[in-house]
Amino acid sequence: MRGDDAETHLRDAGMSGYLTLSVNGPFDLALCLKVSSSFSPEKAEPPRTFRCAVRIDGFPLLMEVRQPNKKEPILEITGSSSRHDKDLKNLAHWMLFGDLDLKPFYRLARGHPELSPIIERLHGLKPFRPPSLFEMAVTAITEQQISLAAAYRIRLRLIETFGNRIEDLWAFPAPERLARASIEEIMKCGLSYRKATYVSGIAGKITDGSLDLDLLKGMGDDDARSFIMDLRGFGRWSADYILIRGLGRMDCVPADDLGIQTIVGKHLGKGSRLSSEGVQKALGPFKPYRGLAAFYLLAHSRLHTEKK
DNA sequence: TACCAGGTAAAAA
DNA sequence: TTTTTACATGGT
Repeated sequence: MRGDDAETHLRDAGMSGYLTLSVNGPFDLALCLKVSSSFSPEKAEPPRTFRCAVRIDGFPLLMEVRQPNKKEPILEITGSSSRHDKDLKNLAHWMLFGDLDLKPFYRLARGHPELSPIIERLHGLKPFRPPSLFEMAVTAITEQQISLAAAYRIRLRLIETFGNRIEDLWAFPAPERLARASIEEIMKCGLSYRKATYVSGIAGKITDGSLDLDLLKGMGDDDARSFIMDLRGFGRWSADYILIRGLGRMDCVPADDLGIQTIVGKHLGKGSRLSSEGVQKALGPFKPYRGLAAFYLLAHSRLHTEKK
């Protein structure tokens, strides 16, 4: 689908080598990191570089991405192994939304009384995509019904029990690892019996080859949504959540989402929480960037609201 | 201490 | 067919 449009330069063989990746500008990595860490219950300072333990061909490795000049959408990528340079670069491109062009969204939102000041303050902001759709799917399950903070703690236990440690980070568990874990072991991380069976089920299907979540990347929004909803444990909310966060479909919004209903109501409604239909209607003017518009509202509220 | 938090499938009506 | 219910943890 996406070509190898950016030039790769391996500046140096070995440890000090890095790859360069040109992404669609405007892009402000420091701002993205700031917003990303504002969504985490941890109250640490935002990191200065993007660091993530990822898995390539099942092999865990550390990815580090820097943006030397905030005005230039050119990134430097380092991996803990140079064996998979090409894949590492493709993955960084995926995770950091190298293909996303914010300019049409900015043109659409410019002049809007609520969005206009927000896009100015958040110029160059893109979300991050998780490294794999399996991780995204499990994340969606953990976040069903309970608070994000509770889900975060549960996910941490899953990762520390079944994942792979690289330096100070953890690569998310491979599907094969969760597939061979017992329901009881998964439940020990804090998932309900039902949720543990959902996680086990999807991990098992991926492991035995009967499910390939990467097929979603080639589907239209509606087909992808139906595909996800056919999986046990994934309803409408989870499907839309995976579409916007995991696949980066910028027009998708989980309109049943409590957080979305609140934030959209606050900025585009009368101040109070909206219904699912109300959310769709209020975001209408931002089509085909309704999900991105909602993300900007959320990011703005996280960044510019006091954390107690 | 209760109650709610970025839902879902299964049971009951 | 539509409406209720059980469920996990963490913050307030």
